[in-house]
Amino acid sequence: MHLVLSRVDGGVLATPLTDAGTADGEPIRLDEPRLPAFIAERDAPGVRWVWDDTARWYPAVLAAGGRVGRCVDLRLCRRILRQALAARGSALAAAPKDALDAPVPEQRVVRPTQAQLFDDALFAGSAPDGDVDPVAEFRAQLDAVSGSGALRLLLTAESAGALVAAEMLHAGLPWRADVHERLLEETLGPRVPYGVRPRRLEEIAAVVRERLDDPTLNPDSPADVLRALRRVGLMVTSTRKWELQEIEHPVIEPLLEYKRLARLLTANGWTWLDEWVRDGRFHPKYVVGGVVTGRWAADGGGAMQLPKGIRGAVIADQGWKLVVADAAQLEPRVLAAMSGDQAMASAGDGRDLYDGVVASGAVETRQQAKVAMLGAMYGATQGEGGRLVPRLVRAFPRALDLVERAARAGERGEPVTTLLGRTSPVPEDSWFEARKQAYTVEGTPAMQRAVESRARSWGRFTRNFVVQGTAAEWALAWMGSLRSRLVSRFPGAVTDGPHLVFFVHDEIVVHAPEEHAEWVAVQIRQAAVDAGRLLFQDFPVTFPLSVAVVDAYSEAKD
DNA sequence: ACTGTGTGCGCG
DNA sequence: AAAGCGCGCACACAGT
Repeated sequence: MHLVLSRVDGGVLATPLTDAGTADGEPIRLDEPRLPAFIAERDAPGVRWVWDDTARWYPAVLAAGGRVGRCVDLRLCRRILRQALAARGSALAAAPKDALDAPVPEQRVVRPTQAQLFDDALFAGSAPDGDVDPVAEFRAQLDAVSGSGALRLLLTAESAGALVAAEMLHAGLPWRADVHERLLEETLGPRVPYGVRPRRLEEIAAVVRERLDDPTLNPDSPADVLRALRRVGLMVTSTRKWELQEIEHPVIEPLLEYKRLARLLTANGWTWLDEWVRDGRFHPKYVVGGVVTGRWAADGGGAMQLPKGIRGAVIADQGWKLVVADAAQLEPRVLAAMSGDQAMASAGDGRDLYDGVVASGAVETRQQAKVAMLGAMYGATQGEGGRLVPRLVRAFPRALDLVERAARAGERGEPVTTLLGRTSPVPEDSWFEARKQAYTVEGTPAMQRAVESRARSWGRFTRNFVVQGTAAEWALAWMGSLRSRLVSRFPGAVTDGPHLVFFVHDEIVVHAPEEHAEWVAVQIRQAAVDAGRLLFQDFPVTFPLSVAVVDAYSEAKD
């Protein structure tokens, strides 16, 4: 059964519906503070909570030590259905825009910064549910997915992801500020106030200035550095790391070192620590489906870009462990499965997929296999990738055909879909107008070249969309299955038992009591098998994981 | 003093 | 336009 929650003048209304969306008893009226208790009473394996927005309803439940088994996040589902080709003819797809189409109302659960304190008024009085009737919306969504089992699966997975994201925000990633601070002091020097260059950075800046014979050089200014490099006769077009690495000159080494340390300071230095780490936890806010392809994004603290170098500060609590799991070569495996390419799937069966590609004879080295595979999925046309892709075409025609078709559809301006039906956006009107314009009498060869270049660029996007998006679906299924397994064995408050604390596309971290860590490792592996079955049924593809039980995140290296 | 854009780099 | 996708963030710099 479903219980649809809505806010009504000062209270909450819970409307019971059957799985078909018809009434299943009288709506129940309760006072908002009673909600966590009500949810605790009513939550059960067959129950799904339907709400407009997980981020608005669930934190209070978590704060009260509760949790739910399953939910429907109407806002996330709406967004998928608005775009989805498989729901194109539905009433929902054609309905006028309303409050559910708007982005999630801003609601900082994490400590607000000084500036945000003044914004309290913005969300304190935010209108409950706007003009959206969640019961009607839920029914419209049921109708929209009635013809597509895949889409139903996607909505389920997305909603499960919303629960995971809320729980991870609630729990936070264990973060030892003292370890982080020690690392900063060792590499940058003693802590300095914001705006002051730390000692080590100042020393390196002096060396750079001396070797470029420019006493006033500001090493933080790319334009300044570029001018100085040119002045000493270095033919560079930018100050990017990859370009500098190619050059022989005494300034390069200290300059690159400066950039490395400056990056650490600005991205994950003391300011970051002050802003994001509270009571031994880093609380990044995950944005489910925040990337066009369906991948998650993170808002604040750059959680998805957590540098390898500071993962040593992620340390399990006393008596607890981190279980770190990473799916190996996820995207090529997903591509093999979704295209039904048996040869590519068997290249990855029980081993490193790139090694398997070498064993197939398509290329000579693992590095070549990797470059070629990435080239195929990203649309490389030049360099080593571009040269090697044709060899993959011969070895794995089905897989390569799938990405090639996706690219050609994109070049024509058509949408493409992931395995479960998440549908890519189409280019803006100006894209089509420019194309039309270029091929009229007014069109010049330069216009045509520009239009074709844009078309190829969009084709690279759609080519990658189908693979990246389907891999994101696998990851959702993986996490969703793992979460179910954790909930059923540890039904209490999230942080009382093993719980997810971190996620990056193909990698998860679970914080678990020591005595349960091995059990968790097994569950993670089984969840990966579940995910493969859910998406690809019996197709013989495997998703090997590297799983490590460690004290510090940095100890887990595949 | 604020806002928008470009640059550069971290992650997958 | 780093060959080749998807992001977020901080800073410099320019425009207002």
